Amino acid sequence: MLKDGIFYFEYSLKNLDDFPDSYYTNDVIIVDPKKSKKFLEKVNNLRELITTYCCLKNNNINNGIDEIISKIEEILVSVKNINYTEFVAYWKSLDVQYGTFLELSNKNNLLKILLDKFCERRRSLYEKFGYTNVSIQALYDSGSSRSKGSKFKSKILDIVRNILNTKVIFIGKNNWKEIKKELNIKYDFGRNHQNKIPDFYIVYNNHHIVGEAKHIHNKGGAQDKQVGELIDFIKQKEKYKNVHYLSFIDGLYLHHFVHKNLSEKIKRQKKDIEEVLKINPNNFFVNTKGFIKLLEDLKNA
DNA sequence: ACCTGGTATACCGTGTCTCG
DNA sequence: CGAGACACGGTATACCAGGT
Repeated sequence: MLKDGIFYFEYSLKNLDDFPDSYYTNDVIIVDPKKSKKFLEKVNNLRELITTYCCLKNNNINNGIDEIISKIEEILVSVKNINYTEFVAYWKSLDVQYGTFLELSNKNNLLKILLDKFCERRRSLYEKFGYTNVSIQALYDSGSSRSKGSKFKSKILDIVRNILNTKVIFIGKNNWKEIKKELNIKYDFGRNHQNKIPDFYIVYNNHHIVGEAKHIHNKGGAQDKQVGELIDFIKQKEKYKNVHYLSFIDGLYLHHFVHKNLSEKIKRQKKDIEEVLKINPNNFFVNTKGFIKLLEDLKNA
């Protein structure tokens, strides 16, 4: 028997998700001595070229320096993952981003500045410690969260297949128009959020679930804004009671809701969710376990 | 004078989707 | 099929209020 939204929210708070979640692991090695041979050759090549540049510069030799710069530029623009080398990492200290560099039509002048700075401030220090490809892997690992954006799909696919034995439709610009038309819904959320479309759509026994999912662990401005979006999403109400808006919050964020001393922000968010679910009992705000419970009830309805 | 916790803003690089 | 747009989670940091 399918219950009201507030039930599944409270169920989620009582049954917090486990951590860490294997669906979101992204363990990729980019400095494998065998598989990454070409990449590592390019990295060594870059380091040699930079050393050469610094030596020529130190001795005021201009002969051949332009050729060295263009070879360095060639490596920087064409080799994937080259942004994880210590040279490119240093740019951030100088207010220069790799992406910005790639967009420049004339990279030469900036590259000279960056090389001169690196020679002056980093090269001898790094040579004292010795260059290592550990730093490249470490920089990549440090940024691995950025590749988790789409990991959610396989997770929800598995959950829905296991319980309902039905497919999840992932929404894109192409199929959204049709779904919206078919359901004959207003979808106010889009009007207030730059036409942002939902993430997924599930149909089962004449129940239509339109879902928005986010994977959030920590608190912070950007994260709060994301939670605010999830709350806005379930504020929507349609004429048809079998259309459900569902906000799926994955990750550790919900753990903040059950601390002894709730911060003011979290208190407000919790209250908002509860009030919205009272007004719209057909909508849902759940974590993984709350979502599973919901699907099980839907199946046994 | 300095610390602490909370909020808000801007930004990063990645992966996927869209559209010509 | 390739370029561009977009959404993603996380980070850095400015600012503020309140406490010590």
